[in-house]
Amino acid sequence: MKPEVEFSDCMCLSIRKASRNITQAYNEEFQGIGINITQFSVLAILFGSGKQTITKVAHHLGAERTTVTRAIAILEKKKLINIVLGGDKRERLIAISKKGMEILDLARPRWKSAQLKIEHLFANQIDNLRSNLGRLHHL
Amino acid sequence: MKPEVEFSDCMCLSIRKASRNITQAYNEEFQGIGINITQFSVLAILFGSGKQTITKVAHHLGAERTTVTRAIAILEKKKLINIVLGGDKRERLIAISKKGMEILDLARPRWKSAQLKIEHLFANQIDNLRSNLGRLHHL
DNA sequence: TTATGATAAATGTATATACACATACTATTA
DNA sequence: TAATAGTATGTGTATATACATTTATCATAA
Repeated sequence: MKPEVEFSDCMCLSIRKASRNITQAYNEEFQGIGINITQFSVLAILFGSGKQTITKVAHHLGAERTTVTRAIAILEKKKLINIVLGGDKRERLIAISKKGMEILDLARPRWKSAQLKIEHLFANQIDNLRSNLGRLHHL
Repeated sequence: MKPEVEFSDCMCLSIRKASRNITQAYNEEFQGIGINITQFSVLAILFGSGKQTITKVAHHLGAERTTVTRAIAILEKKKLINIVLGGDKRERLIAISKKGMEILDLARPRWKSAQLKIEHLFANQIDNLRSNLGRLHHL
């Protein structure tokens, strides 16, 4: 007899698989640009919300602060951001660099293309998907 | 003027954030058990589908083969699986061990608890969520 | 002003993920 | 049978993620 509990449709597995797939789909669009979707998202936030601390970037992304620290290090190595010290010497203020702006401009239509593919795939269900995901953002 | 493209509701970011949140929710349920949701999923597949190659486990999970290779190494270190060579000497056949079965039994109700929390959160929308995620499994 | 608590960030460690490449073995074909 | 193509796996490298711990700085209270 099968065990009482049915593992075959684990929501966690399902979402993680979806996350991997969609991440790869976006990253394929970024081929040859020199950044990936993670880096794009940080640059987009810096562009949209201006110079800010790592902690604030993390809040914008809804991601762990130390995860963002590592992402910032990569962007710094690629010279896509500038880092300056603020009046509060604990803080490091992150700003998108000139080169970062150029790459962001290159990447924007790629992002839009990937985004549209998903939106077209879901057609009139896209708001429903957004709603479902939104509910998972506050676990 | 704002750029033409609106980044604020990137589907990729949204799904990845959901994935992180739900993964943490499941892992919290597994506190003190000695495995996480990733390891649980591999053990559950080995239990459900029996001894098999790493490649087949990867197919079952819908995950990258080399990712599963690293997961298997962790399970081996924890002695939750047994690895034997098959007739085809390229293959390594992975089976859940006695200790693995014991941990799996301990973990099952924890998984079920996490799963139910998600299902209750979505109530009658859960099939809708499954449907949405299913569509993302074939990108 | 000094002791204490709060905050910003980095680092160590473990794991997850992807991709390129290498290796060993099997199957097929010339 | 020997050459070649295909398959199963491992490894190197880079990045993503989480959590614990540490360090530096700031704010506040004694």
